[in-house]
Amino acid sequence: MSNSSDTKAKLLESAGPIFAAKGYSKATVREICDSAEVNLAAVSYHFGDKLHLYIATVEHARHWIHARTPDRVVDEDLPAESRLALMINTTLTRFLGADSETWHLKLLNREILNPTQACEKLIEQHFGKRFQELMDLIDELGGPGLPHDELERMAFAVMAQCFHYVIAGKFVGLMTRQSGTGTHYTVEELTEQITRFCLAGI
Amino acid sequence: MSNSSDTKAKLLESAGPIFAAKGYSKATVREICDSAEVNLAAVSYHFGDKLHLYIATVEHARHWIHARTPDRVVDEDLPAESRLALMINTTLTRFLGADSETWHLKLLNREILNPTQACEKLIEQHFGKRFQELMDLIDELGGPGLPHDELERMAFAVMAQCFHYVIAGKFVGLMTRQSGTGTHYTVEELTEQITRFCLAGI
DNA sequence: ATTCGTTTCATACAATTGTTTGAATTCTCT
DNA sequence: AGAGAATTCAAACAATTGTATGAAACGAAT
Repeated sequence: MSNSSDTKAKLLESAGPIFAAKGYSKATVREICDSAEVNLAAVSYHFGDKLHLYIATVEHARHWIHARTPDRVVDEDLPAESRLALMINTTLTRFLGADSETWHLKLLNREILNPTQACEKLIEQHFGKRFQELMDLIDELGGPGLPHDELERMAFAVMAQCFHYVIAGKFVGLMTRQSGTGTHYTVEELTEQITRFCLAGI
Repeated sequence: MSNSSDTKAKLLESAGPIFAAKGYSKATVREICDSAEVNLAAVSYHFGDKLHLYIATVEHARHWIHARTPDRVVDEDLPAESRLALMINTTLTRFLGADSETWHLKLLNREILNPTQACEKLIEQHFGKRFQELMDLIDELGGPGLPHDELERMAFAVMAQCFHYVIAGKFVGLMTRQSGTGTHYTVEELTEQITRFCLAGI
């Protein structure tokens, strides 16, 4: 065994940022091995092939994120409005906050945009739970009697706001650049804006 | 000149679906030429290289879409609310309407999601203008005195709603599948929903 | 029909890619 | 220290890719 775990760890740490930055197919095994200061054949030896290195890397990222920003336990006594704001803030922070520059999150973002075999199920599980929480919250906010599909659409409307800046980030950047304003939105600004917007809509 | 425009057209028509389905880098020149029943060197000869074939293809797609669902000439006398609804409806129709299954639209979606050099031209020629219209409309709706960056954010909020079902299509699919409801939204439903939501927000 | 510019074609080239190989090295255990 | 397993290494392999080349086919004008 000896040194093996060391090389393996170095590979994972080096593969992460590269996969996150360039995606699976554009990242090359050579580049990863160079960055890890490891022989080219190490990928084959330790992970079998490039694909399984990628899967292992996504796994690694998921663990890191999960340990790093656990789901908040919200106080049930807070008014629903505040809980919505908290939920929006948490989501935005996850995706646009300080950690958003780490490769771990970038890799997960990439997977949301373009789900692959590797972590489709993981994403589905994580977001499915949070989506249900969101719908419950809207149900509470909108009073009883809202039909299910109405709830669903409203939840999507909220999600749409949060994801937009992540998903269409580059696009938004191009637009604002053209419109002259080099605006860069902060998480707090966006939280306030989106919460107000969504509350009005519900 | 003779036959040249024929080969060029065949290439554009064949490159479209392939680029739309697999993206720029995964689509190969050989595959495109095979599909077009055209010699491999035709790309070099008619377009210079693969990149310029791609850019021409995106251009082609934009023209097709534009000719297919032209911008509506809105009656200036209509109340601003109705004009917003019309604008939202046009956008949604473009992206989710009958044409949404054609490669033209899929290609544009791909460009919005993952902008390349071709996207800049796209924004320049189309989206920039429509975004400005949207901001003007919101300015009118919200009364005078709204600062520019506030306007911009609100315009993005509207756009976010429209784009969400396109951009995160796969994702939304996963969510609704998991939540049990196989709901498929119609353009009319969404128009009404989004317009109401946005008007409240503004 | 001949000529000349345009277009098509089969083939080759150079670069990049993931993966394999077999020898060399290092580590572990007695 | 020495045998045997585990790991690393440089080099090569096979496949794929975008692009270039030079000859052949073609079309239109004289």
